[in-house]
Amino acid sequence: MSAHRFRFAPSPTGFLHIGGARTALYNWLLARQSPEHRLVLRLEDTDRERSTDEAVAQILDALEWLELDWDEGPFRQAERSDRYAERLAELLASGAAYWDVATAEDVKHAKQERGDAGYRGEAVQGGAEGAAVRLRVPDEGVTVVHDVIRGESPFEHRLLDDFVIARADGTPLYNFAVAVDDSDMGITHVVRGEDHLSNTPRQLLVLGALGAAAPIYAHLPLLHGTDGRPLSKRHGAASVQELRDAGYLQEAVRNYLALLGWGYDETTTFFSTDELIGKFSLERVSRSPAVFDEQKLRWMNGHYMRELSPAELAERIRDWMRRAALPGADDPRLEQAVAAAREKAQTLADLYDLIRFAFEPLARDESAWAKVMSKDGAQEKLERARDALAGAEPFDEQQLEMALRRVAEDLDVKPGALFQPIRVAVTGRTVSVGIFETLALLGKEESLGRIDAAIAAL
RNA sequence: GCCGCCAUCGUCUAACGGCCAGGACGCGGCCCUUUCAAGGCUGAAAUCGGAGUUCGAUUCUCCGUGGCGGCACCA
Repeated sequence: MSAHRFRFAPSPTGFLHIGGARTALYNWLLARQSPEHRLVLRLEDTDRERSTDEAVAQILDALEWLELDWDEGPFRQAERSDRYAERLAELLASGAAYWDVATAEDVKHAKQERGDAGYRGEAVQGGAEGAAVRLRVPDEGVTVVHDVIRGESPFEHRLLDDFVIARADGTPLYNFAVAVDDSDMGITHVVRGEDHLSNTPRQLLVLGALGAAAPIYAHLPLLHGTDGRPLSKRHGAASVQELRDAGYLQEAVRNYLALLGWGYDETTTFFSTDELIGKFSLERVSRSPAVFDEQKLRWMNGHYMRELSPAELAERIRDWMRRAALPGADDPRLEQAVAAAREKAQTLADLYDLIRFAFEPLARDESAWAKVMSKDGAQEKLERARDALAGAEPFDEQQLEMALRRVAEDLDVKPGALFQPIRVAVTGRTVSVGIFETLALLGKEESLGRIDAAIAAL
């Protein structure tokens, strides 16, 4: 396989959009399919407002979390101004581009007179007041975008404006800068969002004027929220940083993102990274927009959590807890707690919610208390359980199960009827990990203390 | 307004022009059970509309409709 060069070009807003993450992932998978291939990271950061160093750092941090590395870069557009000026001068000298004083208003009026045809300006001397540089678009012919995913899309030249490629002060505009970079960096494949499809003929025109070869293009379908609108804050998580904070595992996010717009066969849902690299292909990417479904991501995340050993999972949640500054990250019981709760959680946040009773002061859920403690015999059950627990030695799951089941028999009640009040007494809620694990985690002293407090509060 | 892209269960998707349109999430039911889950079994659920090509169309062509994107001295 010959060497290809892919590129990923996020806009550093400090916010790695889920769609952008998927684009990065696809480029990364393609680049990793051959040791000869290279992935170039190019940052679109000439917008100084949004592209602070901190914003750039956040994008890089998000990519690192997803474990998407690159071979060259990051190249910042803002640092390549000399190169753009050089190429611009060439186009001006050859007549492929020209200075024009027309404003947006002027262009609008001119177009009204010409019907639907594109705007054509009048060249003036360079440096004229308010003049910007436009690329000369031929009146005849078409530019055809060849897209791996979509086939051919023709764009008639007569309908395209002579578009601005550099501002009055000579600074380059996106469609020009990106073409210069793709050419300089030897990019062979441009894989990006479908929102760029209409920009492609402009970039192709610049590339042609520069005498550069066109890369192979692939435009991915866009991502939407459940209401069919473009993904945004309103839909919950919209960035990979938010996904990380919500307690998703990197491998689950990666697997889910890969499947948003791509499918391998009739039945396969789970892919390891190596399988993804081996099986991914642009030809199988879907053409229609996909809806980001956090429900399915949650399900998939639960699957990945259960695939980790308790020790590995404890390591993951430890990092997550530290990031969120939650108590218990260094508690020796963490792994034991994780082992008891892993079947019940879909995210690290869920998992923490199930084990927090062991690391935080008791927080009573009043509705749970009212519902369970008002039942007949709650007090007797708690007292009998307390006595049985006091005699349990060692205070481990086996002993606790034997002791409590015996109490249930003596009381002639179903085990669940005995366990619920104990659960509420020691965790404050009706839902928790198994009752024996819960008590063992808490230890004899804390368990008895909490049960005593509950009896006293009845 | 102009240009372009897209169209299979609610959602993600699968189906050399040819088996009851398959799988997954979610939803319903059953089993298991210590609450909640997880797990197993199971049910309902889709080819946007209209022409055309063809023995045969989810698949190819055209029209319509709808959704989205682009038309900046933003990226």
